[in-house]
Amino acid sequence: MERELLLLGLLRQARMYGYQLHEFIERDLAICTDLKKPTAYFLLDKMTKQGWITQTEEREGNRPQRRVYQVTVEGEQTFQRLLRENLSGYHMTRFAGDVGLAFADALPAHEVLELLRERRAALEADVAAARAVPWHAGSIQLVLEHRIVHLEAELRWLDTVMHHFAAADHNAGQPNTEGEDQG
Amino acid sequence: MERELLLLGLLRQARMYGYQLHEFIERDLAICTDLKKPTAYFLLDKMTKQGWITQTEEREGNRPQRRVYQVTVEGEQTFQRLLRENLSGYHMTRFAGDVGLAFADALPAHEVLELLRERRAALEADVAAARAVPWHAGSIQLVLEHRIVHLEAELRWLDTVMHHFAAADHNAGQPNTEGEDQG
DNA sequence: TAGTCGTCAGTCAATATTGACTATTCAGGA
DNA sequence: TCCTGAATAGTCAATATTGACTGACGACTA
Repeated sequence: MERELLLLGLLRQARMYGYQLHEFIERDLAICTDLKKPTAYFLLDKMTKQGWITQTEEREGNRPQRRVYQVTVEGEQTFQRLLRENLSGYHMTRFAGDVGLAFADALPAHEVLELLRERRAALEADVAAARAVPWHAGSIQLVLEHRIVHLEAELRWLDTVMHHFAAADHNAGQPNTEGEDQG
Repeated sequence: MERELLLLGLLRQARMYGYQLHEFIERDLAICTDLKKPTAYFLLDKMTKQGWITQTEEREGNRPQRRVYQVTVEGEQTFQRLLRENLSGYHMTRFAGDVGLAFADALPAHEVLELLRERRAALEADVAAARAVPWHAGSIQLVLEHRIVHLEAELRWLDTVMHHFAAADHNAGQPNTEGEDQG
């Protein structure tokens, strides 16, 4: 329910129409979520059926009609519930990059090392980008700091992994210690 | 494509039928992925259409007929490509728990602190569980170590966040520094 | 006064994912 | 023999997600 929580959290700060919502998510919340536009509309309709929000047709000047979304009392209660659930629980995270690592034996150590060097460069670019993000107000800043802390830990860990493969590559000359297979 | 990579990686080590595959994923690879059974079958069919694997009906003794999956030459090539892509790129991770944090202003600091204490306990249990997992062979061990490193970093970070809210709570008595709102 | 570029607002068909279910065989007991 | 529970193998309807598309308006321009 993180996506519902996110939408409720935004809408309770201010009633909004779809485009505003989408802009805000893309611009300020891309770190937390990757909610796409059609998914957002899908969830908004679902939440309307649940009675958590209402939709009102509006028109400003001559612009096309807009649908304004705002949370109901029910919605606010749901928001509080979802927020408490989210804060109190730990949500296990999985790393897409681990799948490749799990099968790294399939390639010679020196090639893995080379590929991980590319990964490391991408990671470093991400760290730099995260550090360059301007200061945000309120709790969002915590999320940014989380991201930076995490990326730095990733970088340190990746270095130990690369050491591992560098050592394996060094040993690859010796006939007794193999980390490879020929599928 | 991590899921495809995962399935190819397993099947190229040994041809398997569905149940074996599923058992292995649940037992040994739950750290990397949360691939569910119907998704696995869906992907296996798709990969068959792509020509990456073949399906063969087999029967052992009197047991129900089984469908054995094995990778083709095409499949092996695809595996190598996906593996290289996975290893060389960095895959941005998002944390479900951050959404709640982003809206933590909606609750009084002392309640956030209380909720985060629960989160911390769950996280600590996870660290303990990860440390207790028996030693695995090969590269899977790397993934386990990644998990432990990550969880420990999370724990440290969560402590700083809790300090933040503890300080905010301490200041809540003073009339000039508010971090709350009354929705 | 029609063309077309960028912004705004939303939809739709296709794809991906999953909870809940079906069905077969075996082992053991009643 | 019939019944029950566990292991085996897989399907299906419902839900969730997304890439690609539609269309309306305002400003500029030629």
